[in-house]
Amino acid sequence: MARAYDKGMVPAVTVPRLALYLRKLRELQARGVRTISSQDLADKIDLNAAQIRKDFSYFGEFGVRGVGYDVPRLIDEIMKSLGLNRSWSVIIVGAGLLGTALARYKGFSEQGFRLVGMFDSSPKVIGKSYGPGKVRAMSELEQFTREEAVDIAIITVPAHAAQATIDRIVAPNIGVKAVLNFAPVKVFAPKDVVVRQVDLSSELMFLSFYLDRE
Amino acid sequence: MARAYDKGMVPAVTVPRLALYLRKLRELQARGVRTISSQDLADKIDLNAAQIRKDFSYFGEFGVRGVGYDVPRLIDEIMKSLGLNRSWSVIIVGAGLLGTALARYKGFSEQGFRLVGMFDSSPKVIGKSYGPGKVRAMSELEQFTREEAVDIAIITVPAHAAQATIDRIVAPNIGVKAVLNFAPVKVFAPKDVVVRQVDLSSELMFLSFYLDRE
DNA sequence: GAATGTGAATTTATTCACAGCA
DNA sequence: TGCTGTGAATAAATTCACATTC
Repeated sequence: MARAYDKGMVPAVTVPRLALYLRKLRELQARGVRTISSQDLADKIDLNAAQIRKDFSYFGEFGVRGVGYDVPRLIDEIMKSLGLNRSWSVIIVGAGLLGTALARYKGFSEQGFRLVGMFDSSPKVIGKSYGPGKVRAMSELEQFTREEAVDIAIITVPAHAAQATIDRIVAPNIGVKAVLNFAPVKVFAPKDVVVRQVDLSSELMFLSFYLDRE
Repeated sequence: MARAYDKGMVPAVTVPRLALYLRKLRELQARGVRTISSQDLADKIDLNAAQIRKDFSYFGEFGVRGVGYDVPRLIDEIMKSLGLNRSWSVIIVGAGLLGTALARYKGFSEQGFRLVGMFDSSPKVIGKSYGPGKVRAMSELEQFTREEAVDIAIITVPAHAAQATIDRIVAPNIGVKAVLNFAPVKVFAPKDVVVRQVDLSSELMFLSFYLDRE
């Protein structure tokens, strides 16, 4: 499944850009565009063309000089590069407002992220179903992961519970290796676990900073 | 309201870190910590101490040599730097799953972001209330902004509608100057409008990339 | 002729390392 | 002595510019 190049050589900032390219390329493909140059793509997403070519170059040589990139081929290559040519199983821990909204969000399953379960410690929500996610008790987590491999955990618990939840999720008997944390705290995890933080109030503060000029 | 330094001199990457420092400092303050050194703070959030000191240095000299930083003072300075010593009015455009979940989310109002309205074009949701946000028809947007100044728009409409929605929101008669876009498309706005993109499926793809090693 | 792929140059961000102050 | 504030050094990311290929 892994590819020939070394992932460690790919700058971390390149990865979200690949997702951006992928989206635009799919849109182009849907409109019947078969070939695109780095310059045309750059114009469409307001980026430098050399940036795009360099980003691709970490993964191989996908283009044709004098011509450009074949759109379907490029989509396929980016999907392979991002590990999207397979399905990943996801659990959501925390069935509050955000967790349940995410459970019913279509965008994830469209990209091959399969929600296999939800967990919460509150009896009020245990047993309820949100989209494909039936809420189980936190106490069932270990048993559940013995029967179903879980690749990714989305954490939507309150801030004060986030670190303890993550400690539990990444414990060897559960073995989750990737965490998307929506709790507004910086969390720690072992080096072999990828953690990505989404922080909504931090995003608003970013806007506030740039709004606050005279 | 604006401060003495030039915002253009502050690296964009510093701004989200300020939000991070702020959160940790508030937690420390709640635990009764009065003073902290850059090194202690760095240890707590897994960052380099010089990074923290340099970030602060863009805004002034808040520390005391040989001692460290006074926690309440530093909180106050960061809040001023981020423009959080005032309240910002926010509208949510798109009353779907995510929009309604955000409307009821407490974290925003705690930071001084005041939800003043929600808008949607679907008759199914117009008139409903979610937390502090009553959903109005999109057609009322112009009238509404004539009566109530709106600083920030959170966009939670479907991807295909995002650019048109943003074009409307930033039009001179509405005058929104900051946009937090949850729609999974890169959107364009005039240079004087700050746009911040939150892309959930891109975050999952990031995890997928690092998961996909042998 | 046109557009890729990539070393080199540049710009931006991080970290070092230390002078200077409490 | 201890820790800040910051120039200088380093590292990382972006952009240029051009040789190379179709």
